[in-house]
Amino acid sequence: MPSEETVEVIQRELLDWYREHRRDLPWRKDKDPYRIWVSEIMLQQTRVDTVIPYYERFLNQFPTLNDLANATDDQVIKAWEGLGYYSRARNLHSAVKEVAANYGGKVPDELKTISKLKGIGLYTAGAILSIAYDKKAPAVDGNVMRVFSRLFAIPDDIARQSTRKKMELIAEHLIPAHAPGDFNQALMELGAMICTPQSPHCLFCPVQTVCHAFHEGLQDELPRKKKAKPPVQVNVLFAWFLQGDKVLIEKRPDTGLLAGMWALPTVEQQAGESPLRTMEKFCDKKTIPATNYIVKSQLEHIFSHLHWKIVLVQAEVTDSTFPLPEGWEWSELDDLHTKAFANVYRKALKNLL
DNA sequence: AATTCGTGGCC
DNA sequence: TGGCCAAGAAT
Repeated sequence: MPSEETVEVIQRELLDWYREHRRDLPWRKDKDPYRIWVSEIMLQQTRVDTVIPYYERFLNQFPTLNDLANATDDQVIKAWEGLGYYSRARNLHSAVKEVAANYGGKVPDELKTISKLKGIGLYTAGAILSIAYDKKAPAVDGNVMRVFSRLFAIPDDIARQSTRKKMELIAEHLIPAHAPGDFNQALMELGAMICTPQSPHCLFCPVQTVCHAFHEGLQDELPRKKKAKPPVQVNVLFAWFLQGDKVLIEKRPDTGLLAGMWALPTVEQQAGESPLRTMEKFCDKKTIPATNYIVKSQLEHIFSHLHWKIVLVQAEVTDSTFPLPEGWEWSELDDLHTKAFANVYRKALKNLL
């Protein structure tokens, strides 16, 4: 642990720097716990510039916690369309309804309580408690781990959970009781603007004088991080089942990949199997009366852990009165824009419409 | 502990 | 251009 003297230098320099240089971000206009909460969920694994327009629209559509609690699932997921990690939206909606129903609409201000809400882990709990309620709670995200890794020359792999635990102990030790919210945000802001992953701007760093990595020239070697595995390749088929100006769409299950989003009927295809044969078996299994199969186009989409090689196959449904598979619906072509589709399906639709 | 969850921007 | 990364949580 750093000495008391070092702790004081870090606190003072970081707070002074933050109060001078902090970005004017839309979630920094007030300390409404609900607004802070929404911003923290959106910012998980997502860049500030990407979040800003979503945040503005979302808060415009759901200005208060009760507005969100009273919204439908479809409204919420549509507001999240394109932002990714869609379970965040479902968990947020669920948790907000829980707060409205069981906490009188007031976001809990205790770690033990707020941590029970869906989608709120230790980081998000600490961020909300410190920023909205001025509570001394650690909020260790990727920025903070990178900053600590360099500041104290910690060689541990920041991809490991045990490393985050270590960092949280350090954060507890560093956070000043008089400004926990600003200090936590200062650490993150430093990571975002100065102590960046590549080529950190050490010459402008407010804590350069006490930075272990800088003095040893290790800023480009730290933090250490295990490389992610490459995405697994999977061949999938998107079905474009037309009848007149209607098309079949499928609501994905509320867990797993693209949870709760609308999709084109999707099936994995075996290696070496032709798209038309896959389509034939798919229709047979789902007892879909369709004919005139045509391969329309092919595309690829890379998720974090999956690499989809996609074939788009069109077919004409000959009898629209057949029993629909669970979760399937007919949609007017003109209504597709009102449904929430993940980007991979938006890309496909662009090729088809 | 290691995986699973999206997407877009950057060099 | 493709690998890397971004205010993580759930399982």
